[in-house]
Amino acid sequence: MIDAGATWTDERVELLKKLWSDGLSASQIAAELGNVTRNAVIGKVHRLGLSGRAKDKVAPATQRPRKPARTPSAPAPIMQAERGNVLVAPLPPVPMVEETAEVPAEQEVAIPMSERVTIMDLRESMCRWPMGDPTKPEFRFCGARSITGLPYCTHHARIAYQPVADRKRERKLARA
DNA sequence: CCCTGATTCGC
DNA sequence: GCGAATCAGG
Repeated sequence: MIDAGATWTDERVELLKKLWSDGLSASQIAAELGNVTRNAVIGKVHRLGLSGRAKDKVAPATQRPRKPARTPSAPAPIMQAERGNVLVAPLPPVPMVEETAEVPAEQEVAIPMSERVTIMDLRESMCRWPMGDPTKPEFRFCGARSITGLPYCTHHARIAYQPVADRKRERKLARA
């Protein structure tokens, strides 16, 4: 196995930059990339020096009293076995075309590595994008973090909702 | 409770 | 350099 994506390769960094400038949240980006947490994404974003893409709010002057950092009271035993696994994304040439008026339709820009959960593990906030044959026991759902109010993660939502690319997160707008 | 980015600091 | 833990805020 070369690398399941646990490191910041050029491709991943570029995708990170793209998604970040696209206005996606850190957790969403993390979900798209796979194998990383939103913290990792945020940390990387800061290190890359591209934080605060446009607007920056949050405590104007709330001084951080510097906490005792972490509390090592707990030996921090296990660090979670593993998530779903390593399934490298095919990653085709993908010239990264600008989407003008025509919708690529079947075009999938980046194949994220999802958690791929069974119906049993599927939670409310998980992407319900079906993967595989529903009649087979191997059937899974994407399982990535879904957009609040929608049944899919950002990646699959783009595919599911082609028209009017007012892609932005409509949280309560999802209700009638 | 859900989420957001920001920061610190052990590794 | 990396990212978990923690924070402050919406």
